[in-house]
Amino acid sequence: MSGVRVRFAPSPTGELHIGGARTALFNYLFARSAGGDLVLRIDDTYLERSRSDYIEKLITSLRWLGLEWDEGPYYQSNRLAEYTREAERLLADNKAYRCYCSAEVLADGRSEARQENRAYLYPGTCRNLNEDQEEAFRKAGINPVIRLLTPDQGVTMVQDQIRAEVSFENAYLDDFIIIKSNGLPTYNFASIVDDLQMGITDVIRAEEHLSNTPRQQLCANALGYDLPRFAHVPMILAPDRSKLSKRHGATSVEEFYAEGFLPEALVNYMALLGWSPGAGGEEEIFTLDEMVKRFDLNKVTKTAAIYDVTKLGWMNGHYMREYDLDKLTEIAVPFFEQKDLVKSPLTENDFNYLKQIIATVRERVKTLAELADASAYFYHDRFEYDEKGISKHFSKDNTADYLLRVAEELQKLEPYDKESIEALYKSISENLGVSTGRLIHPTRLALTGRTAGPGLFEIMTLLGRERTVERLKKAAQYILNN
RNA sequence: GGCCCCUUCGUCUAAUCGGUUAGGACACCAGCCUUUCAAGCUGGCAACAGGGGUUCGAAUCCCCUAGGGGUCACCA
Repeated sequence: MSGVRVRFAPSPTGELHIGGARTALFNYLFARSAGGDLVLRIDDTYLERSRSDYIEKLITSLRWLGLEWDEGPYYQSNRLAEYTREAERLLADNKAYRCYCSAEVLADGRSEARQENRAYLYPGTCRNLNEDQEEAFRKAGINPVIRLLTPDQGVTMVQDQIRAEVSFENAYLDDFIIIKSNGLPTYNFASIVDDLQMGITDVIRAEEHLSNTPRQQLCANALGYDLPRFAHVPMILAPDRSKLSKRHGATSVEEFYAEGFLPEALVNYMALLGWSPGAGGEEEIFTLDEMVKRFDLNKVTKTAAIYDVTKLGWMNGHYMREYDLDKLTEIAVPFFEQKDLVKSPLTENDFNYLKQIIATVRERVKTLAELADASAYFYHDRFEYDEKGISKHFSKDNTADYLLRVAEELQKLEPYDKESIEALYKSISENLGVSTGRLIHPTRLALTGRTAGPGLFEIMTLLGRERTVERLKKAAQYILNN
């Protein structure tokens, strides 16, 4: 075994969106390609905003995407004692200290710094308090925070797997808080303590954490642990290049599911956002297993990517067309149900019928939701005739007569199948001295209400003789009445 | 504003250590196929942010500028 251990550590303050999902995916690909383990950890120390239903949704989303983890979920809220213990150790070693400064004083300092156009750095007011002073603060009922004692000089170097060496001047890093006055750890502390204690070898996360990394390294050093390797993957941006957020372009995995995207397509698309197999490789369609084989952190881009729904749509359509028909039908059922087209459980006959519909309709749609929409007329005739279609195909002379003629002949047709119907249309049009299109177009409009769709004779076969004839007569009637 | 990261077609990206007509995919346009719409096939349009260096030669190395993003919380 490689000994590689990575983690995906979301905070349950919202639904998993494409950015987080891609981070999970890269961790998964890295772990699998190295023969290592993936740990799922829930960073839920932000009590006010963490919600348990988000945790469930998150797990559902990860499973749906097919990203199985090996350990966890672990919860930071169950590990509070560890953070306290590690912080006490630092206190005992004089590598951290209690700070009694009030929020107001800190806020004043910050606004002052802002006015002077410089970054605020905690001035170290409480660095060297003596016992008496601390005792006095305690008596006054002030709950202290714990701050890490950080070096004032020198450089903290982050070795990033994707960005090489990134150095930060310690002078710009202040004594930041590791334990809040309510006793809970801050993110930077809890995160690195967990990574260290859990033996994480590679921390793969979004670039927004790069600036926090030196702080975490300082914690690790003070605590006396070896550093994990770091890799900061580029962000995914909204179409206007701004940060993706819940209310700004960030579609959640659940929404993708609800819109009828296939997990294989979404995973494939996400992988290509910031990664490509490179080296002349021009294929873009990969199964998860193929991605595992080819994944390489060195091939991850440095540039933030804007995600483009159009390409995802194309890819989803591609997957739908290639998908095993039985499987596709199974996962499509809820979408048909939602539109009241079928009711589960389906009988074998119903399932097979649905299968035939999907086989032909999937050629021209991009999502499962569209698939159901585009199939509606196979289940009922409560549709309006397309307006342009009416003026184009219903308004010519004799159309009603033609439709009635076709209906009449169809009733006698034996056998009622694609080939015979096609032959019939040919002979009728010859007989009438008109082009087949003159018959075909109004027929399609009569049967589906639309001007576009699967091959007409296929539709007629699937609809069956009875419904076909009925709809033709209905359309003829409609034309005569208007 | 300080600090950090980034910059190839509209979008996602390729081009191992400097030498390519700068390649592919989506989108778009055209043609083919065809009963329609898709799909498919063929072709087309389209990029090295700008400026300086280094070099025989730079998308590739260095510097500057500009632009974008991130981060500076008792959020994660």
